[in-house]
Amino acid sequence: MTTGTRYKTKQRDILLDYLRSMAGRHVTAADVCEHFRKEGTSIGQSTIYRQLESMVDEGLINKYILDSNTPACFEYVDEHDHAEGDFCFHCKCEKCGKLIHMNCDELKSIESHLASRHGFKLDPLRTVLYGLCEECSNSHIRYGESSRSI
Amino acid sequence: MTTGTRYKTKQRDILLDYLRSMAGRHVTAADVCEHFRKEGTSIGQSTIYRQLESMVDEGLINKYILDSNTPACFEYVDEHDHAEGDFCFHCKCEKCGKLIHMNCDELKSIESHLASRHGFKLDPLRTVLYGLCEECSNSHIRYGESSRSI
DNA sequence: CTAAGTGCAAAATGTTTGCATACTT
DNA sequence: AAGTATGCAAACATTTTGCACTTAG
Repeated sequence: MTTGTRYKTKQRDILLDYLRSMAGRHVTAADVCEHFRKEGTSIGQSTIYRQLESMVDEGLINKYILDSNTPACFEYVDEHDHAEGDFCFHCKCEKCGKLIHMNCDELKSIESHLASRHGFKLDPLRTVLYGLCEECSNSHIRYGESSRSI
Repeated sequence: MTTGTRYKTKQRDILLDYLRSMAGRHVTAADVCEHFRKEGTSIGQSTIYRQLESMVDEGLINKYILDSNTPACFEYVDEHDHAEGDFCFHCKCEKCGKLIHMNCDELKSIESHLASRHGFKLDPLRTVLYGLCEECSNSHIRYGESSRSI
């Protein structure tokens, strides 16, 4: 995956600032482009795509892929979530988009299972579990009314 | 859900047979096209895409969206697995990008925990756990010397 | 000075759609 | 007969890439 020394560039800083200012909200690459276009700040879209991907690799932001042919969403990851050894992870509601910050010991059991049985070292910080939150699963409104259901 | 009366067509049957024969394995729309092209069976790709989407809506197959610009994968849902949902999920190596397809009961414990304690209805189909695969975690090559939090 | 990032425009990718035809019920 | 499904080709939208240029360390 993309690694290498990361240079501190004006574009990267501006982009990260913006993402931080939007913490908790979903932003698509197109949204970002649009935002900077409106602001008069000129950043090439290839830079935006490349930086977003880097930041995902670095764990600075999360990437959500909601459906094919739907642009990926990005979201700033708050620092307090980054505490070391903390087994917090996130649950994301597929319907309302709410992000729920959880600290759940169950994850530890998965973690050790994956490690012992599959040799896979889980990175809980990057873990996002999708599903329906309490309110949304109780509501009778259909999710994905148009066509697909994923 | 896009439902409507579904006609039984030759193409649909052939496609479903093929998917069934590939049960447990991931198949992309392109794989399907390729398969039929090789076999000499002529089915239009739009038909394939449309039927796959319908079958997802009907719950006959699962759709996995793994990354943007990566083709969606489909997988036949076996009836017995289908009973309480198929608990297969994916682990993705942060380093080499390898995708590991797992069928792990541990996920069930998380699932019920989330449901009972947080009212969160997990959607395992969308679950991707990040971490390091066996080979990569054994290798001495440094991963992400930049600024990873792990 | 060197490796990395930028930006443009062009390409690539996976998926969807318009429409005339053919098939199912 | 009425309503769907098919298949082709063209359209789409998002994301990636080639390349010359600029910038950071």
